[in-house]
This record gives sequence, C-alpha cells and structure tokens, in this order.
Amino acid sequence: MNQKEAQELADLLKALGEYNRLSLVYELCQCKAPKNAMCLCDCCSVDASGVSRHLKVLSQEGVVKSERKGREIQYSLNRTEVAKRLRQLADIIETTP
Amino acid sequence: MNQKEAQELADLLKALGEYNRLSLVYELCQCKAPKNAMCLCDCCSVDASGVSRHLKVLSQEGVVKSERKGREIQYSLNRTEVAKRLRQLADIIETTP
DNA sequence: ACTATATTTGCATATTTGTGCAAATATATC
DNA sequence: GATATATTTGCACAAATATGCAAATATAGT
Repeated sequence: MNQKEAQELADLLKALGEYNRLSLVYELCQCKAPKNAMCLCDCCSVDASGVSRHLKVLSQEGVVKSERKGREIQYSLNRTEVAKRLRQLADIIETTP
Repeated sequence: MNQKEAQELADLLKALGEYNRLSLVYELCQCKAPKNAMCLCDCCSVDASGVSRHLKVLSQEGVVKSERKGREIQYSLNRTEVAKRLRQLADIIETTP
C-alpha cells in the first residue's frame, strides 16, 4: 500500500468517521429508493446547509452518488464499492505476515 | 443500530481515519511480533509524544493492545476484532433493505 | 416574469485535533 | 542512590472541522 492509497483510505474512513455523516449513511442504507437532501435532514441534527456539506464530503469520497431529478438531487449509496474497500482493509488487518 | 453503537463505530472509523494513525496500523500489520513506541516512531512523521498520543487513541478504540515489558510497552493489533467490526459495517452498507 | 422549493456557498465562530517541546513519570541497570 | 531509556503529560499553538444563518443559485410550475 503506497502513500497515495493510504491517504485515500484515510480520507474515506475520516468521511465515515463523523457521527452525523455516518447517520446519513445509515439512513441511506435503509432506503431502497434514493433520497433527496431535505429528506435526509430529518435523520441528523444539522440544517440543510450542513447536510449539503456532509453529502459533498461523502460524494467526494465515493460513498454516495447523486443524480439531479428536477429540483431535487437524489442521493444513494455506492454500496458495493464502499463495502469492498472496507473489506480490503479488514483483510489487510487480519492477515498475519 | 442505536445511537451509542453508531457513536462507537464513528469513533473507531475516526481513529483509523487519520493518516499517521493509519500508518501505525499498517506498520503493526506487517509485524509478527509486537513493537514498542520508539520503534513505531520510524514509520510516521511525528515525535515520540505524538506517537504516544496516537497509540492511546488506537488503544481506546480497541484497535491495538499493549503490554508492558520492562521499560518498553509492546503494541500489537487486535486483528480479528477490528476486521470483524469493519466487515459488519461493510455488510450493513452492502445489504439492500 | 414571478413564486416556490431545493441546494449550495460565503461568512463568522466555536470546538476539536494534531503537533512539538520540555518536564514528569516509570522502569531497568549500574 | 544515580543514570539511562521509554513513555506520558502539560502547555501552547496552528490548522482543520462542524455548524448556523443569510444570501445566492438552480429548477419547476403558474
């Protein structure tokens, strides 16, 4: 694992490692259909601008993807991608040299 | 997942989501035998006090365990425990409701 | 064009966090 | 007890971060 990869992984973990952002992720976990930001406001104790910023972080780290549908922007999880990266780390940690 | 569990998971991810701490974890990954803090100083660009603080965070979150051996304190990873928690999150994220 | 709704952004601010240095503590050896 | 080595802690500080509010922007419907 080189420095760039380590930094990217650290950034992913940092994105997930904030309580309100993790709450957003959980909320999206439980949705079959994508949700817009207004809807996601209800599940965490920050206002719309805060949710917007959190979603931006999650988006930059590839945790969520977004698609504009008219006035709304619908967010959904990159489920397999994120799960894959977490399992890769789990594998690294678990493997004794 | 209740609030307390979510907070604990966020804390774990936050602990892992800092570059120098993740570097320490990688270093310990590659060790068959435990290492002391002085030795771990070499793999990350912080001084002994910084490494001590990082190891304290990792220890509080259950990422590493420590055992004093004379003057030194030897650190090693809680491999299976950490891997398990990461995989649990991966499973939650990947499972469509 | 006007209005309503959804999202982003600029600004200010309080809090957290990572860091180094020096001092304190712990343990071993002489 | 004195000295050496390993680790922790108090202090100060700079940088990052999360947050709310108000204004700006985007889009849709009338």
